Formats: sequence, structure tokens, C-alpha cells
Amino acid sequence: MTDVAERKQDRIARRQVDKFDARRTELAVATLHTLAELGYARTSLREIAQNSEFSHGVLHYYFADKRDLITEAVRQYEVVCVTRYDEVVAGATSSEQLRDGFVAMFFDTLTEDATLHRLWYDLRNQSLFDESFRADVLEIDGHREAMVWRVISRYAELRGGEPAGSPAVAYVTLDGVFQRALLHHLAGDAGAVARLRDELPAVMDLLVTDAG
Amino acid sequence: MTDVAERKQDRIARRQVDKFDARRTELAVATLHTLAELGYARTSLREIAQNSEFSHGVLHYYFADKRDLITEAVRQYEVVCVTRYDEVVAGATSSEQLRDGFVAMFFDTLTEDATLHRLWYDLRNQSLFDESFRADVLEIDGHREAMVWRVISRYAELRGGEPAGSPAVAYVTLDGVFQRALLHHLAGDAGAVARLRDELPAVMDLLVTDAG
DNA sequence: ACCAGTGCTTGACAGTCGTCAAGTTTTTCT
DNA sequence: AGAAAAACTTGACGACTGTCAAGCACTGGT
Repeated sequence: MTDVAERKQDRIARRQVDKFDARRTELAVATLHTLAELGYARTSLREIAQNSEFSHGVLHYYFADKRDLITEAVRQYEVVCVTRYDEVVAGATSSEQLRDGFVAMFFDTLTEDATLHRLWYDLRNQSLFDESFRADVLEIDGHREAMVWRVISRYAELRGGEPAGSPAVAYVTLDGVFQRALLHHLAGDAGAVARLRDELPAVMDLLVTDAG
Repeated sequence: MTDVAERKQDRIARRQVDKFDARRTELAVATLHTLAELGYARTSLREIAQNSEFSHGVLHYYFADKRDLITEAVRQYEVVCVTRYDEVVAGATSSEQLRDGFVAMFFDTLTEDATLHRLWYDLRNQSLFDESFRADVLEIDGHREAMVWRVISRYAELRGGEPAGSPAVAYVTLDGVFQRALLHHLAGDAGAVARLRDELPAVMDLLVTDAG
């Protein structure tokens, strides 16, 4: 085979791989939405296929098995979710601006992406039972922790202070507030969500020491 | 029917009701252990029955359906879990004693009852998808919050200070630490658990203001 | 125009699920 | 001891699951 022919073959092969990956991603996104709607326990392959424009058999053409499919869907979640606060951090020129921007974004995504967030917590919990999810979950959890840390360390900097705890403590605290707000939001308790919104600035202040 | 006969009937009926309830509870406990082992998504009635000394059909003799059974199991969890720290609070005569006793109990139940705790988080998450669990979950969550508040408010008292946040903030913070410790414990990362143990006293101190 | 191969659908498989009716064993009361 | 009721087992049902093989439709290359 000539060099030209080889390069052409390569181009074709690459195009096919690209198409294959694109469809994989498309199906993973459909999976993500189905999971967000039904939860892990009640999501079947046929249900996922109905949320796409394909039939259920195609899933085994693009994915080895259900686990492979769901793992890919989780990775799609990660792409969406771990840079959410970065522009708030980048744009803030004062601690008040950062604090208010963070609180606004926090409760905006809470209500806007509620089903996606409940899925994340569902999958993180699955990893407590199913070892095969654990590596991906721990990786995403680490990215979420880093995201929170970028907010808190910058907040401390703008206030001329220091973070009061480790990245882990900052993360679990704010994530705990988020989980609780999500639960009450989905339960229809707007009052409880509003109370948490009022408290969130004070929680942020707990996580940084005053300027000394 | 004579009065004597009526009273006798009553006694019999009560005894039968007691027996009925006792067996219901027994089966609910078996359900609880199965759920703790497999998680909500993978727990079937036949599996539950195999963890008891009965056959799978008996479950529909004592429970209307699967939801009824699992709801009862969740209530059993509540009985076990919401008074765990009370004796630590009652016995502590100094803030250091309360703090150290709390930390010890915290990580003791983390490792000792790990499967039960992961079940709780699993069911709490189910309530994000399934409305029928929500009322029970919110009730248990409230009891857990009250339990944490008894610890933190007493801790503040012993230090001559005040709690730094609301009961909700105290609860989600400590529960967040617990969830993270549980995840890393089940993932076999003893180092991460040890680091959280080292940090927990500082987290408690974040939640109370110093004496003024 | 034809052919090969990719992409996709259809239908079937073996297994599991919750549920329940029918029947058997055990307990309880007279 | 014998009858009545409760407690429990067994087996079956329809529905649903993940998986996969067989075949149809369509595309791109020659």
C-alpha cells in the first residue's frame, strides 16, 4: 500500500472513530438524563433507549454492558459539573462579590439542575455498595473538592484571612448544605431552602479565619 | 357474650396482635440487614427471606407489599440510631471529655455499623426520587439533627460559649464529615479516615464560638 | 451498478422480579 | 382429641431485566 493510500485509510479510520465516539457520547447523555429522572435503581436499558432516538439494541453496539454505559454517563456528568464556580471566582474583585456570586450560583444550580444533582448523590452512594463505581466517584469527588477549595481559598484571600479548615472540611460542609437544600427543594419545602440561603454566607465565614 | 368472655377474647386478640407485631419486627430487621448488605437497588424479597428463617411467601402475609416492608425496615433503623451520643453527652463533665468521647463514638460506629450507615444514605437518596419515602426520611433526618444539636449545644455550654450556627448547619457539617469518612472507610483508605479523625475536633470548634 | 461493511432494528433467550392463590403444617381453643 | 384458625410453604403468573444473534438499511468505495 502506498503512503498516500495509508494516510487516506488513516483519515477514514479516524473519521469512523470520531463518529463512533460522538454516538457513544450522545447515548451517554441520554443515559444521564434517564438516570437523573428515574434514579439508578429504576433505570433500564429499554428506558434509556426510549429517551434517545434509537432502539434498545444499539446500546450493546456502542457499549460492552450496562456498567460500561453508566460509567460513561457518569463521566459526562463530570464534564458538566466541576467548573461551575470558576467564573464567579475569576470575576470577583471583593469578598462580598465573591460571596454573593457563589450563593447565587449555588442556589441557581440547585433548582435548575436538581435532577442531575440527585443523580450524583445516588451514584456516589452506589459506590458504597458497588466497588466498580468507586474509582470514578472518588475522582469526581476530588474535583468537586478542588472546585470548592478554589472558592474558599480565594474568599479567604479577598478577606485578608486564611481558610479555617482543610479542603476536605470546606468541601463536606458546603456539600452538606447543598445536599440538605436539595432534599428540601425536591420535597417542596421552599421555606427550608430559603433559610439555608440566608445561612450560607455565615457558613462561608465559618470556613475562613478573620484577618489578623 | 359475658364480660368475662369479652375480656378473655380481648386478651387473646391482644396476644395475637403482639405476636403479629413481633414477627413483623423480626422480618423488618432481616430486611434491614439485607438492605445494608446489598443496597436498595439490588435487594429482592427472596433475598430478604433467605436472610430470615422463613420462605419468601411469608413476607406478603405480614406486609402489604414491598414498600410497606421497606418502610417498616427504615423505622427499625430509626430505633437503633438516633440516641447514639446521648450517654456521651450525659456523662461528660468537661468540654474535652465530651469532644473526645464524641470523636471516639463517631469513628467507632463508622467502622462498626458501616453497612447500616450506607443504607441510611442510600434510603435518604431514594427519597430524592421516590416521594413515598420522603416523610419517613425527613422525620429521621430531623431526629439526627436534634441528636447532633444536643452534642454541639452541650459542647458550647461546657466551653462557656455559644453554638456558631443553626442546628441545620451543625448537622450537615458533621454529617458531611461522616459521609466522607464512610466513603473512604469502605474504599479501604484508612489514611483518609485517620486524617478526618484528626480534624474532627477542629470542626467541632468551628461550630462553637469561643467564650466571651 | 454493485459490493462490503457499518449502523441499527427486531425478536428471542434465560433469568429475576413482585405478587398471590392454593395447599400444608402448626398452634390454639373447646 | 378434634375442630377451627393462624402461620407458613410451595409453585405459578405475568411482567420486566440484560444480553445477544440474526437480519435489514444504508453508506462509501470502486
